Amino acid sequence: METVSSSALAKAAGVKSSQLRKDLGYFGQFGTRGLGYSVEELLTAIRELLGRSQFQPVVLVGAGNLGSALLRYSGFEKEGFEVVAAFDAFPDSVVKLGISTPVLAIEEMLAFIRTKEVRLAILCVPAENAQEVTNDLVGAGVTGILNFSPSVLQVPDAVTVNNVDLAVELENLSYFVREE
Amino acid sequence: METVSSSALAKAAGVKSSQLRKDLGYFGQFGTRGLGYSVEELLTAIRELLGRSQFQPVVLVGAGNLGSALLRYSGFEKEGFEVVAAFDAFPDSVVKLGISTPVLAIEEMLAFIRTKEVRLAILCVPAENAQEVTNDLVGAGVTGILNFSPSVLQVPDAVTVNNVDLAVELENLSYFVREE
DNA sequence: TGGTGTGAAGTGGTTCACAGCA
DNA sequence: TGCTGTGAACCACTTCACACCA
Repeated sequence: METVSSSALAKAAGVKSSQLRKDLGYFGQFGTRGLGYSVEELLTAIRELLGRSQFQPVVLVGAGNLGSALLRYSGFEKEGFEVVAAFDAFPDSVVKLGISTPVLAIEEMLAFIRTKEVRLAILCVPAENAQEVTNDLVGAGVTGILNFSPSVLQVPDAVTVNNVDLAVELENLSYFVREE
Repeated sequence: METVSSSALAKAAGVKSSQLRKDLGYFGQFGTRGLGYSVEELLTAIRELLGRSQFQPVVLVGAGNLGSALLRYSGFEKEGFEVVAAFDAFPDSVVKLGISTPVLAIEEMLAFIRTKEVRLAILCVPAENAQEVTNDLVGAGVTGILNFSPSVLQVPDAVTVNNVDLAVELENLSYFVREE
């Protein structure tokens, strides 16, 4: 299988083929008319686009319930990300079973991030500490935050925040489920 | 604090006040001109709207890496959801440490969901089994699925799927981080 | 002929701006 | 006077439709 059509890709992704072609169009011309997209070329182009040519180190902050749960989840690795360290206010009380990532004291965070030049952070601290920790992360040089805490973070324009609120996701579903 | 203005709420939620007013407007008139919204009334109205007047039972399917991680996370409970059971193809090999939810064999799922009239499911099975399990869930009466598996699920119109793909979230960030 | 690339049309959601009411 | 409720204007994204090329 050398090439793939926009409609095949679109079907797999759950979108319309025109959508897919237009989206790719914003970044360049990757396909051949009448043929489709070269799987190989498209793959490297997208990898390049996403800045995923090489591994991205990630830190996780807040190894409480959700945080340590995510540390046990190895799904990030296979997508090219590596959680290089976790930080917690009370690293000694974190249950390390099944966790291979080092869990360090929050005081070591700034130096670690600066030294390793980490740009991505996964934030799992309680809402009341979220902004404070965010400020520290940004100060250390983090420019992308995956925020699992239920709070609206204030960050400079140069920093991107993606929010994942599991309770909100369930509430959302709950709305559609409520009517018989 | 009896009342709250749309702009205060909007600030807290990270949206514009006009947005918030319009959104509420789709469901009715909850505020008083010149005063704002009664905190008490708005709260009950929203609870009603979300179908959260009473507890919602939820099942979790696939207690592998991510699934068992979520079982240890107790964040759902406090938002009015209760994970009443988890199902896995190999329930005996699931590490139960820190998990109070019963982990049952997948064969028991259909009967359980029908008996308990569960409407919401959290799906954490591998992508290759996702569609098959989804069919079973829908057949059993589930109408809302929180899908953590990286796959596009085919479901009837009456069923709502919310997708949460942690790798995609990180990739998304990765794009914005890549440029200095 | 088949499938991309892309202007143009369509659609839905956001923001404005202000009338109207406590 | 202050703040909601809401039509109208605006904007961004989606879909269509077809020219163009391997």
